[in-house]
Amino acid sequence: MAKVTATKGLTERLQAALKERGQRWTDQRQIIVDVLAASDGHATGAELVERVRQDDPSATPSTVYRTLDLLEELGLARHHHGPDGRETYHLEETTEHGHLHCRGCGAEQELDAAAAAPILKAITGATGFSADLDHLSLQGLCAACRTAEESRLA
Amino acid sequence: MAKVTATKGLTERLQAALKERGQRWTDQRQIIVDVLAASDGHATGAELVERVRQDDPSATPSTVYRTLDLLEELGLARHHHGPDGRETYHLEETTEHGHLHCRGCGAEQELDAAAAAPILKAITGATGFSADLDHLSLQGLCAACRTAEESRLA
DNA sequence: GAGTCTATCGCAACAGGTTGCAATAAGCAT
DNA sequence: ATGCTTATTGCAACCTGTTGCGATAGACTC
Repeated sequence: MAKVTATKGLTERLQAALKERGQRWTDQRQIIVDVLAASDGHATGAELVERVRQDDPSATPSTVYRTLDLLEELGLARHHHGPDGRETYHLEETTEHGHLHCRGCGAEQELDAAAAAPILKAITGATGFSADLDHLSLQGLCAACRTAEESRLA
Repeated sequence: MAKVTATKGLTERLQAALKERGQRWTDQRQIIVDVLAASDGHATGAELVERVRQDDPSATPSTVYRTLDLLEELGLARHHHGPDGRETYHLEETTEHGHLHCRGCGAEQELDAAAAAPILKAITGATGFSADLDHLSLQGLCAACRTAEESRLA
């Protein structure tokens, strides 16, 4: 299975990083990293907890969330909050990106670094603030819904 | 107390809007609107619940949250999610604004419409998306923390 | 004012996350 | 292999919010 190989490099990086910090490598952490790697794209906290429990029914939410926090501290994972405030995680391998959520059709669009560049620049220009693309989560109307709304009002 | 007068106009607007929709005006709703008006600036859901319970100990969280949802539907209140995903509410009277949360010093900065204009324009330009300023909640580094970080790395 | 309709309320249970603490088990030294 | 230290786990309780449901009480009619 290619999945295992894909996870292999990560595992090694993790073990090294943990050892350096006097922290430990455990079965649970392996499972959680595997699950995260297998759910490419995004997954909510609750989804990850459930999937981990399929591999190891004795795992508890606290362990999963604490591990996710740890992975984030090590820069191997990221999370952001969806429009309902729920947490969504993805591996850092996935390229850094923002999220656009359309309140019209509910669609979720990703915003890659190239497209985001002028936006981040505008933010810095207007505020002096340098925003994290990974945490950029916008809500609004996508082009299609905006057009629809305009013609409805006209 | 000026507070009561400030709330008066709102109350009337609300009563009218509710009647039009066949909905009802209740003591609890009055209390919740008063509390929201009194907590100028922002307040989390939990804070509002607690304050409402000081006025009316029999009030329950469900009532408070349902009323807040209603106020939002009527366009009289807004909520956004803080960096920890918790809900924060404010009256619509407050001018529309975004939020900048600094991950360095934890400071929360507001972003008024004028400052946001070029940012929203950049978003539309890059994505066709027209973003809601009220839901714009960015995380990043403020100018001061960014400078500090740069000199630390240098 | 009494009666009717139904929106709203309070309750209780649930869902997603977080936290303190005692028990377990990595990782290292012997 | 055995023992020691202490990071990590699982548990149980808690926090913020949400939802279904029977009971309460607005608002309107007569």
